[in-house]
Order: sequence, then structure tokens, then C-alpha cells
Amino acid sequence: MKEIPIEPLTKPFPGHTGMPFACSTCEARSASICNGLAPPEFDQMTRYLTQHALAARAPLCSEGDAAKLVYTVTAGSLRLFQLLPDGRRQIVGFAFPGDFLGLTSGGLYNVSAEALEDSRVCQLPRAEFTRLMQVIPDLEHRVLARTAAELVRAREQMVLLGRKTAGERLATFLLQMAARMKPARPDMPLRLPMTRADIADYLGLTTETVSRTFTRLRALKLIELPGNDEVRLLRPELLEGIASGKRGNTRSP
Amino acid sequence: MKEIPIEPLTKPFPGHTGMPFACSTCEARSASICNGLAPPEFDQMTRYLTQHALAARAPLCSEGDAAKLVYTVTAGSLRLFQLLPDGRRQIVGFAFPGDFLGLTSGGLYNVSAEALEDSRVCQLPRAEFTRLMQVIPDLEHRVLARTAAELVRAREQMVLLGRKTAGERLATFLLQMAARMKPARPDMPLRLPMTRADIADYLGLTTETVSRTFTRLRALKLIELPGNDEVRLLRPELLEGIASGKRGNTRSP
DNA sequence: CGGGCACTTGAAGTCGATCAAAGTGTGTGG
DNA sequence: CCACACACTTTGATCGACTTCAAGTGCCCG
Repeated sequence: MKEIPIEPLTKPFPGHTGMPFACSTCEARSASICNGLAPPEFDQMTRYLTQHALAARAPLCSEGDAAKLVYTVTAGSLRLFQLLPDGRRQIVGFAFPGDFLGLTSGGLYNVSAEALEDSRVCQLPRAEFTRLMQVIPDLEHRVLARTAAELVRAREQMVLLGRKTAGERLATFLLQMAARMKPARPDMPLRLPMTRADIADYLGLTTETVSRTFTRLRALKLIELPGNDEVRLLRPELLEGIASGKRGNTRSP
Repeated sequence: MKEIPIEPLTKPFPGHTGMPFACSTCEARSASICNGLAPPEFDQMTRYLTQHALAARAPLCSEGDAAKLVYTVTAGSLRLFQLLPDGRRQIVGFAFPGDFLGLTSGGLYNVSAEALEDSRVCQLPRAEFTRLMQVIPDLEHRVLARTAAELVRAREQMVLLGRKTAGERLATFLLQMAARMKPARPDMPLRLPMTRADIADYLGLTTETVSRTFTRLRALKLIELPGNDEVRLLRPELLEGIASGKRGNTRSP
């Protein structure tokens, strides 16, 4: 939890196309918030845009801080979370390349963000981004579309946290990750950049329960665990059934 | 759960100002999505705008339905929820006068909505609303602001569902309701239009636990329960402490 | 006045939490 | 290159908050 300062990149971000908030990684996922927008306005924007590297576990921003910057993740992954005064933590989401961070209602960040592994972000002053949204309606459309999509995801997570069993939660999580990761080769094991504790805090469980539930799913031949941070989903269709919450599946896994 | 069809109002909505998506109630809460926008565009819009009454427990829309309409609540209250295949229910929010419903990502509603009591909504075809957003940037700004605010609320609810105890959940809920209701006179009891089962499905608990927790808070002289659907918050500052999750408070309530 | 629904209360059960300890892997420094 | 330290994970045993099952109470409305 020690502060590792954000260090500016010395050399150009590998794969960067010169387009702010767009990079080859993001383009590959067709996820960057600015991809394909008409470039003229971006020329002025470039002036304000910087890239930053984050060491594993480095904080990007903290809940309650003045929200001076908005970010696009270009490499690595982050956890977004809130803390209760006594230290209980809830991870509200993970961020991967192409994801957009820093939109707030009010001038303060409402979640904290930390790198899960060595990561990179493009950042832009929020004032500049707000101005750009006024100038480029299409940019605002995109931000709205993403925010709405994130709200849908948040509501699904509320169903998970409020009503699903541990087995259903983990199955849902694994399928979420599989959908986001799009493994290079099908049947390649999925790499999970987060620890069991992170998964627990995302699913409203403890590390012990997450670990036991992994073990249980493995015993049922639904998954394999080639390494501590790797999973292979052997029967996605069965996992779907469990994740969606059909009872009967529930009590066993 | 039987289908009570939406019946059109026969007489003009009481208190309606003639401004679509704005009514005296909404203005009083300065919450209507369209209040204060320049009226010219609304003249054409009025053609498509209709008002509807909902009987208590009547469904407004169902998760998965084609999202043909957007709504503003003008009177009463609704519950927004999702169901698991076996019937488990998670209420993701309640809607009160001034609240805007029906924004989706994709063409389908992602939650179901039902009236908690006799209610009224203004509705507008979604296509028309989308067109209006293109024409009136300020309208899109407002929709974005509300969606972002709703996302913040959803994340706070994730913390509640994932990490808070029953006592903390109920305290949080009561303060949420107090903040929304703005009781006419201070120290007037709060009217809760939802049942214990609704509260339970909102907080990820059972009706029994909600009931026991109400009893416990009353025994602690933190609240009074003048009627089944009424609460008076006697010590809001203590409830705040519990709701925010400082441990020590936790084990007693 | 009586049936039905929501709410409350009690007793017993369970899923996941907590407490405890042993494994596993990794990076570092001797 | 090995050994130690540390961080993460797994497994086991026990506990407890909330659920489940089961009555019982109160209240509204026909």
C-alpha cells in the first residue's frame, strides 16, 4: 500500500499511433474512447495529453481526491474499489486496456484505482476533456454509451452480490473475465492478473471461500488451474448455467 | 404478478404545466430532466408525449423487452429489479417523482419496473428522445449527468451488498430514503411505500432479517415505527455512523 | 366479522466467515 | 546456486450472522 509515484514515460509508448487516447492495443480491441473520431480537434488536445507508467500496486487515484484527470488504460490492468472506515474493501470493477476512467458526478473521484500489475495509462486534464465533449458531440455520445453500459454491469453485479451463492459468483466472474480477455487461442488458459483477495473483494466473499470454490469447480471438472493466476474453462456452457442462477446447480458447486 | 395494463389518463395530469417531462411535482424537486430547457423543440415533442396512470403493483416494463419508450415518474413510486431464473429477486433501485427511466445500452430494457403504489409517468418514444438529444446538447448533458450519478449510487450499493452487515444496510437505506423524501415537516415520520420484502430484496436480506433489524434499531431508540409503512429517525447522526460502517456500532444494531 | 396479507417473533439449520496452520512459489541476498 | 523470507494460496476446524422453517399477531377491507 506504499505510494509508488506515477513516473512519466521516457520513450514513446510502444504501439502508440500518435492519436491521443488511442493506441494499437486499444484499437485492436476497438475500445478506445476516441478511435475513429475526426482528428482536427485532437491536434490541440495532444498538447495536454500525457502517458504514464504504473508499477504493480501503484495507486492511480483515490476516492475523494479532486478529479483533475481522466484516463484511458493502454496496458495492464487496475482494480477500482471503495473502502469502509474499518478497512473492509469492495472492488467495484477491474479496468483493462481500452477502458475509460475518471468520469465523476461532482468534482471528486468516487472510487480508488490501483494497478494490478505494471500498467500504462493515457491521461488528459478533465477540464480539457469536458471542453472536447462540448465541441465533439460524438465524443459525448460515446461517453454516455459507456457510462450506460457500465451502469448495466453495475446492476448485474448488484444481483450477484445480493442474491447469488459463492459458486454462482465465481462462475459469473470467470465468464466475465473470459469475455473480456478474449484469449489469443481458444482453450488457452485465462490469465487472472488479480489475487484471490481481489476476487474475494469483488465478489463479496473471503479469500478462503474463493479458494475453496475454485477447488470445488476443479473437482467438478468445470475448470483447470494450471497456475496460481491461470484458469482454463473446460465447460463454459455448464458454468453459464451455474452463473445465471438456475437452482439445482447451486448447491453442488 | 398479474398483468395490469397501463391505462391512459382521462383527465389532464393534476399540476401538469403543459411542459413535457416537467410537472409541478418535478419542478418542486427541480428534478425533471427537461426543466428549463428552451421550449421550441418541445412543441413538436408534445405530439408524441403521453401520460399514464399505473395501479399499485402494475408493471411498467420488463427486463428483456424492446425498449420503445422512456419515462419520467411524475407521481408515486416504482421498484426496479432483476430476477434470477428460480425467482430470486434483486431490487436495484426505487424511482420517485422526477426520476428518469428507460435509458438502456442496447435496445432492451435491462431491468423490470413495477409501481409500488398508484403512480403516474410521462412517456415518450425512445426514438424521439434520442433525436431530441442530438438536437439539444444540453439535454444529453443532463442525461449523462444523471447516468453518472446513478452509477455512483450503484457502486455504493455494491459496497453495501458486498461488505455491510444487516444493521449497516438498513441504516444506510433509511438515510437514503430520508434524503430522497425530504419530509414536509422535519421530524415528520418518513413514509415507506415499499414492503419489508421489497426492502429485503433491495438490501440482499430476507424479510425476517429486515423485520428483526427494524426491531433492533427501535430497541436502541434510533428509530420509531408509528405504522407499518412509517419510520421516524430519532438519531440520524448515530444512524450515519452505523451506515458508514465504523466497526463497534456494527455488532450491536 | 372474518379472510387475507404483511409483519413479527421464535427455533433450528446452514453457508460462508473466522481462526489456525501448513503448503507453494518467487525473488533476493549470501 | 542455494536458502531464506515473504506473500499468496490451500486446507482444516470451528463459529456465527443470516436464512429457513414455522407460528403467531395485527390490520385493512370487503
